[in-house]
Amino acid sequence: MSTLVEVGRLAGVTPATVSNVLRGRGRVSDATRERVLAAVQQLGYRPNLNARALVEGRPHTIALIVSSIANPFYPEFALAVEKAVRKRDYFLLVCNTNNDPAQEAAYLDAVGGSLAQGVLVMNADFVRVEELLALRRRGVPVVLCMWEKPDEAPELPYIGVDFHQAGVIAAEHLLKLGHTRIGAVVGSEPTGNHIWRYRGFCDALARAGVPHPPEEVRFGGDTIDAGRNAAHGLLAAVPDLSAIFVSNDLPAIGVLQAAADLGLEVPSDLSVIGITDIQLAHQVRPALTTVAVPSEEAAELAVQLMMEVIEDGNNAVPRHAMTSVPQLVVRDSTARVRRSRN
Amino acid sequence: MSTLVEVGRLAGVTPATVSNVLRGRGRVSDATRERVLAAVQQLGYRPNLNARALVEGRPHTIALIVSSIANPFYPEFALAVEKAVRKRDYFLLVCNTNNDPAQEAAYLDAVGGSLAQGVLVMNADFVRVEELLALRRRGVPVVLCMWEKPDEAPELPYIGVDFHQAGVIAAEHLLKLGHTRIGAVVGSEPTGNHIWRYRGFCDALARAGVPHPPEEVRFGGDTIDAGRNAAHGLLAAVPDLSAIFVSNDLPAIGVLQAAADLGLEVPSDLSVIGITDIQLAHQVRPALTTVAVPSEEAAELAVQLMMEVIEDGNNAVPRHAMTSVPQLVVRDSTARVRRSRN
DNA sequence: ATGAAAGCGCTAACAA
DNA sequence: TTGTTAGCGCTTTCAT
Repeated sequence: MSTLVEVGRLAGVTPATVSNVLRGRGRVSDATRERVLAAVQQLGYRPNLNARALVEGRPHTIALIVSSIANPFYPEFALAVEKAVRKRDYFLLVCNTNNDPAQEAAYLDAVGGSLAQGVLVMNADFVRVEELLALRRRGVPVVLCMWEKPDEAPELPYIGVDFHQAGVIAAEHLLKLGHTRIGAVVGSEPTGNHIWRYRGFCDALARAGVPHPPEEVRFGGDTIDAGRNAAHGLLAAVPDLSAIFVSNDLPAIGVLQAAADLGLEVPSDLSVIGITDIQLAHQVRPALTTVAVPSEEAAELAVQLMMEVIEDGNNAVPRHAMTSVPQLVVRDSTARVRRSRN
Repeated sequence: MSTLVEVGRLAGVTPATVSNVLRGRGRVSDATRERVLAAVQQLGYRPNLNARALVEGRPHTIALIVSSIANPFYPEFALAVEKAVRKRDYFLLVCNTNNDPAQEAAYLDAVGGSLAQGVLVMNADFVRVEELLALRRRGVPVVLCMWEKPDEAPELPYIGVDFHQAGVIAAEHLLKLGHTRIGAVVGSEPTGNHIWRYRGFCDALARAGVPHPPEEVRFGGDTIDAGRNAAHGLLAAVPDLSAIFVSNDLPAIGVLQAAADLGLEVPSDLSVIGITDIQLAHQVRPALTTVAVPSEEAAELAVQLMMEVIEDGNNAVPRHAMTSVPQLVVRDSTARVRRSRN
């Protein structure tokens, strides 16, 4: 690992000149530039990014805090974030908290303000906004990716996604197919993250005059297994459902499995629709109809917002941005309702 | 962002003492320690990890280079690596090269030696060992995770996995079920990464005296789509296969889909077996029988090896370690052969 | 038990 | 056009 000084010595100049050559700042004669470049080449010199970060007061690194890589959506999103970050010549530090608050705290402590210049936080039920506010107060730029509760807007910059509308879109697709007995499987607690998706669904049903009694919804976790279990319970209690709205793709896939377990054909016996459009959605059979969330766009917007916050010194009023509206993606898990399946 | 100096000023001591308190080095009186800790608390002080890295000559960060997050195995592996790294109090910098050599080079340049103390490289067909050797020559510790070509051992530290044996195990499972017409779908080119898996398969068949003519194998990409296409071609050419060996889970899932496309029941009409045991393997229907690769162990070993390389100053003879042997995981995609399906 | 001083590798004034 | 100087925040001898 050679240093600027060594390069300078070899080229017969001072480190400052080498720095100027490398950064393209200041005026340097062509002859000097070439000698310097040759020396860099010869020594295989690479700048020490730590030293640079130290003197510049900030590293060219952004951290992304995700709660779990087990949920396949997060890697997909992380990839999108990484692209957006690289585009701006930053590096991405991926911090997996593994759903462990202690882990999360440890990361925030360590990463905020020194290892990374700012922290992007993926939404999740357990995000403790308090901690993030404290981090922000310490001067660390924080941006929430994909906030989905319009009624609880946090005092932090965030990217909003209209999940209420996603719920509406899903419900309207089912209604348009003639379904009137539609159950719901929600991948969070009733007060949890997915509540607005469910509200959108309920609102659309109400608007259409289609009843949706409380026994036709199940709340649970955001996993395939939870979705399968919920669907088993739901279908046992209300066997004549012709369609199930699911608040996320992962539990929707669980619902697909439950249908298979029960010998129900999807979509002829039962239609299933999810939200998000993760890769798995078109890899399972039958391929899942879903409402695609613009996650690439959300990633790009989040990074863009982060850059703005950084520019503005992190003191400006917290701002936010909305992604474009989610889009229906029709695949093979939904179909026109049949007269009756008994 | 407060500094050591500020903490010291508040506590009425010099930065050196604060450092001693925080790092638990040197002797400090209890009274002083408490005052310092109180000041730290009051200011919300967090050490600047860049400065620390600079003075210590190396950051507490390890980089992981992966080629693509599109392949779901990589995030799973990245998670395991992250755990192993965190256990040793390091941070993980995830670098996704997106299968782009330029990206990879950019990462290696930037990360090696300053942003990260060492570089873990996930295996892939395109890993250009030359670049990595150059990096190592520049003094950057490099460890290859999961090397699978025993005949082309690189001049770099690596973790080996016996994929030949994985192929053997898969083949023997099929043979034990009575299959004698077994096709193969390989998720790489004939000279590519998966070749030893296929050799293992072939060796086991040969040993059992079961013929495997060249027209019963298809080579292709390591994706679901490639697997499906390969299976379509294979089953069109050789319709009376009763089982297909696939060199990886992702294309194996594609084979499952091809079977569904053709109206073949798995496993009654056709048995399918993969290798790796990614999460998807038990999420698809029918759940995939596969040979599980000890990837958590590989991650742990890779990080451990990295630590050793770091300790030994990166100059010692490249060493390597092998994971334990892959294990058969029987699920629902394999069954005893039927007499005949026509 | 604590302080003083030097320096990690780099950048950014300012001088020459 | 190039060199000099100072300093980013921290750790680490070596004194006291």
